[in-house]
Parts: sequence; C-alpha cells; structure tokens
Amino acid sequence: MTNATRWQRKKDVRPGEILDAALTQFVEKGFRATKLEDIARAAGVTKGTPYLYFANKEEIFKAVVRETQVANLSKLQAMSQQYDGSSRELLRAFVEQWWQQVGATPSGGLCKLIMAETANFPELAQFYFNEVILPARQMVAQVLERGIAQGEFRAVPIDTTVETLLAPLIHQLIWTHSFATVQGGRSAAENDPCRVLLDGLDLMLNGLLPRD
Amino acid sequence: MTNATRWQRKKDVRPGEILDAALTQFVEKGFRATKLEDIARAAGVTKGTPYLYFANKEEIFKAVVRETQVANLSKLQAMSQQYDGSSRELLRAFVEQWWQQVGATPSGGLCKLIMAETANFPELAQFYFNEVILPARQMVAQVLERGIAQGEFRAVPIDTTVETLLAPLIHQLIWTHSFATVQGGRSAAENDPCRVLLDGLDLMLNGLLPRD
Amino acid sequence: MTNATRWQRKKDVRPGEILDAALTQFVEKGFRATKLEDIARAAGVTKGTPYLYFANKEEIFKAVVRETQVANLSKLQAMSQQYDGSSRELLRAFVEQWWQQVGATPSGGLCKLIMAETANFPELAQFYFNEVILPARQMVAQVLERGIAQGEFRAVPIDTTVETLLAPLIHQLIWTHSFATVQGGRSAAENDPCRVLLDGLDLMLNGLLPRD
Amino acid sequence: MTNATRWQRKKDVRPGEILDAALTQFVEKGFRATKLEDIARAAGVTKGTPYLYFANKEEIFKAVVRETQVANLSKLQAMSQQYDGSSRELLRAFVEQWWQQVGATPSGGLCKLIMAETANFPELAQFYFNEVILPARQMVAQVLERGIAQGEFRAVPIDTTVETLLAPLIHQLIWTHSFATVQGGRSAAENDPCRVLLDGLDLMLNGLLPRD
DNA sequence: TATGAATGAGGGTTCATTCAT
DNA sequence: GATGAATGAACCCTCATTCAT
Repeated sequence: MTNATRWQRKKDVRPGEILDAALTQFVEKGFRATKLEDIARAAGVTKGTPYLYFANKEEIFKAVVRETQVANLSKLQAMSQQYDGSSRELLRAFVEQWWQQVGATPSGGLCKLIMAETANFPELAQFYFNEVILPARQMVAQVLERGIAQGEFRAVPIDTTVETLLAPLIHQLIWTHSFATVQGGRSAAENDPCRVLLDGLDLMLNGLLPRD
Repeated sequence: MTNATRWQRKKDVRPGEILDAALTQFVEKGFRATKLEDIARAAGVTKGTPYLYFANKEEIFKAVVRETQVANLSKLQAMSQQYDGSSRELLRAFVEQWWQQVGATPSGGLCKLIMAETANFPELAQFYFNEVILPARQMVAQVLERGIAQGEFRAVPIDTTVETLLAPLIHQLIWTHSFATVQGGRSAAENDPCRVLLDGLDLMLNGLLPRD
Repeated sequence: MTNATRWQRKKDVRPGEILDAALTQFVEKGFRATKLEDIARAAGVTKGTPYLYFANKEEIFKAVVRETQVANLSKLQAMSQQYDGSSRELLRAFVEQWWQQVGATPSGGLCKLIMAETANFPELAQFYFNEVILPARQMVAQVLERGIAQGEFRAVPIDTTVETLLAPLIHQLIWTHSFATVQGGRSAAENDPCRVLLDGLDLMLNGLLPRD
Repeated sequence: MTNATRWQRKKDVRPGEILDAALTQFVEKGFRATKLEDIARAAGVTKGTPYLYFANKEEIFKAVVRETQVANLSKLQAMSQQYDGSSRELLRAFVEQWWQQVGATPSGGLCKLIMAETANFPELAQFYFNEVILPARQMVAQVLERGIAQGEFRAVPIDTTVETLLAPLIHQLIWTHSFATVQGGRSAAENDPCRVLLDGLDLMLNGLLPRD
C-alpha cells in the first residue's frame, strides 16, 4: 500500500474512531460549535465519511454518550454488590473508582457538556438522566440505607442526603471542565481533585455518624 | 413627565433593556442558540439596534455578565461584616440569601451558562472567576476561620472545606438549569431546593463540630 | 443614491421579482436542477434574500404556481358565464383565450413542469389538480351539456369527451416545452400552434354534430 | 446448466439488468431523484458496478432510452404494412396495440420522463424525436393519406390532423404518470384508459368522414 | 469483474452583521 | 438614534464518482 493512498478502508474501526474524535471535539467546543468537518478531520477522514455511519450530528452525539457513559456505571454497581466491608469504605471506594473512570477522563467532560446542552437536547438529557443519573442515585441510596440499618449511620432523610453526597462529584466535574481552566481556577488543593472529594466525603460521613 | 422627556430617558436606558432581554434569552437557550433578533425583539427594538450599543453578540454576552454579577456579592459581604451571631447561623443565612438573590434568579442561570461556555469565552470565565467566585470563597473562608478560632468548629483544612461547602450551591445551580427540566429530574425534595441546601449544610456543619 | 449601493430596498416588490425569476428558472431547468442561487441572481439579489420572503425552495415553487395558475382560470370562467353565442363558438373562444393567457406564456411551462414533477411533489400535484384541472374540466363539461341540451351536439359520454377535448391543449403545452425545442420538433404547422388547436377542435366538433 | 455456466451467462446480461432496473427507477422517481445506489440495488449489484458498464448516470439514462424505445415501433409498422382492412380499423388497431406495448408499460413512463427532461438532455430528446416520434407520425400520416385516397376520409390537412390524432395518446401517457396518482386524478372513465383513447379516436374519425 | 468505503464538490438553509433610509 | 432589507460566510447533509481490495 503506497503513501499515495487517499484513504484506508477500515469499516470496522471507523465508527469508533469517529466517536473518539467526536468526544474530544464536543468536550472541547460544545455541540453547536463543533463542525462535522472538525470531527471528520480529527478522525482522519473527510466530511462525508461520518454520514456513512451516523445519520447526522445529533446521532453522533447520542452515540458518543451511549458509548462512554453507561458502561462506567455497571462497574460501580458490580463493585457495590460484591462488597462486604463497611458502608463508609464502600462510599470511599465509589468515589475513587468514579474519579478514575469518569471524573479524570474525557467522559467527564461529556457529562458536563450534557448538562450544558440540556436546553437544546431535552431528549438526550432525559436519556442521560434515566440511564446514568437515576441508577447512580439508587446505588448510593442503597448503601446509605444499609449503613443506617446496620447502625453505622444515623437515620437521615435518604433523598436529600443522596443528592448532597453526589453534589461534590458533579460539582467537581463541572469545575474541572470550566473554571479549572482559568488562571487560579485550579487551587493548590485541586491539583489532586480526588483528594478534595475524599476529604469532602469524610466531612459528610462525620455528619452521618450516630450522635451520642 | 412629558412625552419628550420619556423619549429622552429611553435613550439612556436602552442598553440596559437590551442587556435584560439578552440575559433572559441567553439563559433560556444558551449563547449560540440565541439569535440577535430574539434579543432585539425581547427588548422591544429591532435587529440593528443592539449594534448601536455593542460591537457584536459576544460583547453583549460579556456586558450581561459584567452588569449582572458583581452587585449580588456585596450584599452578602455586608451581611457578613455586621453579623454577630454564631458562625453556623451566619453560614445558614448566607445560603438562604444566596438562593433568593442568585440561585432562584436568572442570574443563577447565567452562572451556569458561563460554566457551559468557558471553552468559548475564556476571558469571560476569568472575569467571572476573579470577580465572583474568588470573593465568595474568601468570604466563606473568613467565616470558617472565625468559627475555628472561636472553637465553634474543629480545625479543618480551609481550602478544601470551603470548596466542599460551596459545591452544593453550584450543584444546585447546574441542576436547576439542566436536569430539573426533564421528567423526574425535579424530585419531591427538590421542590424546595433551598431546603436541600440547608439540609446539606446541616450535614456538613455536623462534620465541623469539634470531636470530643 | 450612488452606484456603490450594494443593494436596493424594495420590500414590496421583492417577492414578485423573486417569483418572476423563479418561474423562469423553474421552467428552464426543472425544480431540482434550479439552484436557489440561480433564482436569487436572476432576481438581482443574493442567495439569502429569497429566504426573507419564502420559507424554502418548495414554498417558492408553490407560490409561483399560485401566482400564475389560478387567476387564468377565473377569467375563462367569467367569459363562460356571460357568453350567449353558440356552444361551438364558446369552445373556440376558450381555446383562443387559453392559448394567449397560458399556452403561449411561461405559465404554460410551469404547467408542464408540474406534470413532470408530480412524483416529487404529490402535495403540489394535488393542489394543482384541485384548483386548476378539476374546475377546467367542469367548465368544459357545462358547455358540452348545454350544447347537447340545445341539440347543437349529439349525446356523447361527457367525461371521456371532456378529456378528449382538453387533451390537445395539454398535449400542446407539453410539446411546446419539450420536443418543440429539438431540431424538427416544431413542424411547419406548429409555427402557429393556436391554429393547430383550433383545427383540432373543429375536427372534434364535427364529430359532435348530430348525425342525420 | 452448471453453476459456472450460469455465472458466465450472468456476465453478459449484467448491463441489461442494470438498464432494466434503471428504467424502473427513473420512471418512478425522475432522473435527478434517482440515486445510482437505487439502480444498483434494484439490479442486484452494488454501487460501483454500473460504472463498469456505463460512464456515468447520464449515460445510463441515454442507454435506457436507446434500448427501450426503438423496438416498439417496428411491430406497429409491420402491422400497418400487412393490414388490408379499412383505414379506420387500422387506426383503432394501432391505438390498442400501442396502449398494450407502450402506454401501459414502463416504456410509456420513460417517454413522459424524456419530455420532462428535454431541457437537461436535449441530445436525448433529439434522439427520441428522430427515432420514435417522427416514424410514428409518418406511419399515421400514411394511413391517413391512404384513407383519403380511398375516399374513406375527407381531405384534411395531414400534418395538423396527425398531431391531433396522436395528441390523446401522449396526453394519456402524461396523465398516467402524473395526475393519475393524485386523489381524484384517475376518474371512473380512466380506469380503462384504452377505452378513453378509443372513444376519442371514434370522435375524431367521425370528424374525418366525408361530409355529404 | 465486483465490491463498497471513502471522497469532496455542491446546494439548501441560517443568521450575525451592515448600511441606506 | 432606529430601522429592517439585504448580504454572504458558514455549516449541515447528499450523493455521483473513484479506487484499493
């Protein structure tokens, strides 16, 4: 195969390459500002090629979401089920896992993007909410309930507590992909964002300890 | 007030009316999806008029941010200085005030929008960070330090704790302007988002109590 | 107003100019092959301007049809109502009128275009059929029935006769805008197509005479 | 026939299969709206294959016309030569034959398509005119002249009469492939279009009878 | 021969921006 | 100042055509 080859035939890997490129571009510029040609060029193809695999820009976006977001959750759920340590330790493990799999990866940028674009893609927002947000909440709720049942935590309202526990994660995600990029936005402490999350978790877990 | 006077006056308030309209439109649809004509119509003028006061759409966005954000903080700062109750109560008062002044207003939507658009408007993000985020952090840091000095809180790392305390506020902002609009996104608890914030604060304040 | 004026403001006449240009272009090239920019240039504007007055290319097409086709019919109907000569003479007058108003004008080319494009625009075809074809048939049917009632014509089946009477007109339309343009397509006789139509009509009217 | 033989044979008929498929597709959708891939799929081959036999889409169209049209006429001509009944009956036989061989077949749709596309394919229109239209006219002219010579018809101008006699056929063709598909376009009478043609012919033949 | 992945010019449509009135 | 008709660059998407396999 000579260098003059205009393109390579790679039907089986193309979709993946395009989605990878799309993920990067979307995270970098947002949905509207990303041109199909940007994605194509980043994937090493020309502007028509993505349309061989995806109906339109929006479908590319959805495919990226599906590819990146749902799998992560399953891993955490599996971990939760086979865990036999304390609820406190399980929650800490959640945070560490999540940070490695999502928070510190482009996947996290996508999550931020979705929240930024809900107004333009209500359908997508709904999908993400159902497939990712709700299951994540339920997972944490179960740990919380178990901890309360076993006397490890005191009895707190589940709903609001779950949201309070998850808030720092979402906040960190947003932050990493917004103000963290400006001058001073990444504080000394945030050079290890996972550390911040674990510190925060500790703080909240203290608040969950049974009062004497 | 004569007709002539009213028109005279109109001339001076025009830019403000345009910015008000722009705020609403931007928050509702995002920067890209907002058409200049939308803004103009919402401001009661025609397509070309905004260009008499602003160089282009981007400048309108910047002006909206500058106009809207700075004022809010001063009130909270004033409250902080003249407060003589417990640090705990002051923090609770902060949250309530903030929710009323910012969180539940278009101003909050703008904050979310800025986070969504940081990549496209780094300069603007920097401005917002310097003028709003940093002062807010410092204010909370002061209360925290005071509380620790007075033995009301135990000695915790200031930086990370401040961020942990502020995270739920920003999270709530994001949420209100993203998933709150999808089916199920607004849970029963969230019908009173301020309640969620106060509950969360209580949880964290418990964690700040000195251990015996 | 200097020569340097990039464009003229002519809100009230623009739509008409665009439709005129569109008629010419559509007749010349067909719907698909006509570019919006062709229409715009022919109308002396740039490609964005037509969209100030029409939603899209298809709407321009429909507007052209409405503007050109329906009015013609009304004139013929008016003529029919106030006519008091013989049915035979009325039919001859129809043909002459129609040729002047439709057959020999760009409007006739449009009629041909519609038939050519029915597959692509069923909705438009339906519109044209309802608004133009059916009324024209009814008009001729009435004359025929009157002629039979008054003993001027013998009793023939109305439906098929109407279609046979109209066929040469439609045929002439199609012909003028198709094969008439090729070498030899315009026969000596056809240099006066209206003559052909009237001769044909005479032939058919002879067939309608009561047999003795 | 072995498998090998069948494949061998396949090679020879491929172009024909492609033209058959193209005929159907062109008639159904028109030239522009027919995608090469549609043709290929209908022919049971893939996208690139037609290009092994034809230079481009336009050449396929031309080939379709050349292949399809010429054969039809010969049969009618043969019939004309060996006919020894009345000219009137011969004309009736012509019409019936034509409707069966052309009018009611895709071949008729192609004729309509050519008329629709003359502007885009003048060369093709010329070919069709020379090879099909002119011979058909001459054939009818001969019958007419014979009928006049034998006193069966009165002396009418040949050219215009031929065109008048052929007009309903072309009209029917146009109609079948345009308005016949809309609501109401196919009238009760038209459920048997050949009937309409024969009725019309009778009408005209009455007009051709010698006046006493 | 045949395939079908890839190309890339082309065209419809949008909308920020301009400027004669 | 204000208007709003007009501009024209930009972008999404299509599909005839190519060519490595």
